[in-house]
Amino acid sequence: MALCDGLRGAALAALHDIGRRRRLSAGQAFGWSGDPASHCANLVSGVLKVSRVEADGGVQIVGLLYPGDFVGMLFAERSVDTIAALSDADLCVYPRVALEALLVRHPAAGRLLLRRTMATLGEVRRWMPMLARARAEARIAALLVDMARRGEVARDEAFHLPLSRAAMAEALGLAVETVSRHMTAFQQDGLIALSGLRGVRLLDPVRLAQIAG
Amino acid sequence: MALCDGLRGAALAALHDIGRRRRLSAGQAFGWSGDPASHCANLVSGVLKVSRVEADGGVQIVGLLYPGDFVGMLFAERSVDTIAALSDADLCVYPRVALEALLVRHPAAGRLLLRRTMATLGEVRRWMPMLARARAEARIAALLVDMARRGEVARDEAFHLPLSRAAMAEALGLAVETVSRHMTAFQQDGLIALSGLRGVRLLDPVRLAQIAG
DNA sequence: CCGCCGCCTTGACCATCGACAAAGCCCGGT
DNA sequence: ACCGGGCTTTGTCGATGGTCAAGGCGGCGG
Repeated sequence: MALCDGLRGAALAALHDIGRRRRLSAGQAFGWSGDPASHCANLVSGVLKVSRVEADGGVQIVGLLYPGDFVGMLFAERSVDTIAALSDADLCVYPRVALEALLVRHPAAGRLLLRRTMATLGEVRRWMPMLARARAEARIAALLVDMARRGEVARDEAFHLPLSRAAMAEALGLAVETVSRHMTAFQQDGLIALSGLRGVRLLDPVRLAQIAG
Repeated sequence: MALCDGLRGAALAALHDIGRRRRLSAGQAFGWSGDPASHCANLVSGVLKVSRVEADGGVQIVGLLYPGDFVGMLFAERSVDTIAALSDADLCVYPRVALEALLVRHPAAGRLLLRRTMATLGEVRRWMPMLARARAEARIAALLVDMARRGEVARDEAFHLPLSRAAMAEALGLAVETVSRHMTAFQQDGLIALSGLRGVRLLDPVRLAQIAG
């Protein structure tokens, strides 16, 4: 989508030439930290997580990818990130070197990718104040609002959380227990309704957004 | 440097055509959050900070720019970040629209910028685990090591901190007092030597890197 | 339908860090 | 050399969130 949508004619055809469809099932990895970064991809459906493992063994999720997002890093010989599917997912996979070569022949593809990468950089920076300064309550509220937005959930509609409590904790830099406690508190305060382990509905998105800051 | 170094011939000439030299003195802003994002630049000398102001009034530094770094965001009508000089700085300033147009005529410039933006994204993500999970001690050690590295400081050489204690706190998501306390502790433990308010020397960079994790 | 495993919740305790307050020091201007 | 303002340091206290520990529950497979 990201690449495909914005391109026409020869560039699009060339992209299809080097691309290959791949389906990931929930939990399956697309690439591991330290592997040669041989492939990039375009996420067609599903949700992926991009995470880094620290020296102390802790895991930090540094990005969540939704349909249309670009997967992987260009111009890097080795991958620093581990990428895995949070739900079943469909990808268009491209050999990294072939994609880099394509950018030379089809500059429009390069500009599109530059535009998206700039946007991604802005998104990541949007999370930095959250992770660095915000209280647990605000981080969790922000994540809920963000997941609803990026999952294109209609207002007041229940949706399926792509992240387990443990994954939410990894994304927000919190302990699992802290996430659980605040989720329970949100429910008791009538801000959200939980159904089963993964189902959630934002009862008061406005107030949640306020709490998120 | 970033752009200039990697380009040749016509592209380089075109870049010089639309560029203009500008000098910022320490503390001076290059652009404010909310302003129309009319200009980008290439940092020639000095250090800049990229920061965001939160709803609660708190400030988070989301990036530090060193010579050679690209300044600003392409494809955004309005700037979300406030950019200011931490030291006297020299820039090559380009009108944003003209630079975007140049990328169409000179694809090599676009690829170079894409490569650097990808690298920047990786750098920013490298800080996320730090900000989200690491203790104050580790964050400060990491910042010291990083400043020495990016400032191209020779091993065991004293250097001038580009950041005040307050700016360090803003970059790390800590209170000024916490930064001060740990800096003092590092000094007492023989890890660093402080001279004046801004002078510092890393006496045990290896151990500092270990503390950083 | 039942049982089990893994995820989630809840509780108690404690370390770390932020807030507030006050004192000290560096540095530039006079 | 003196002085003043701002930055920095130091102290105290309380709250937030991590850790450890135990218990509950949902969902899947048999």
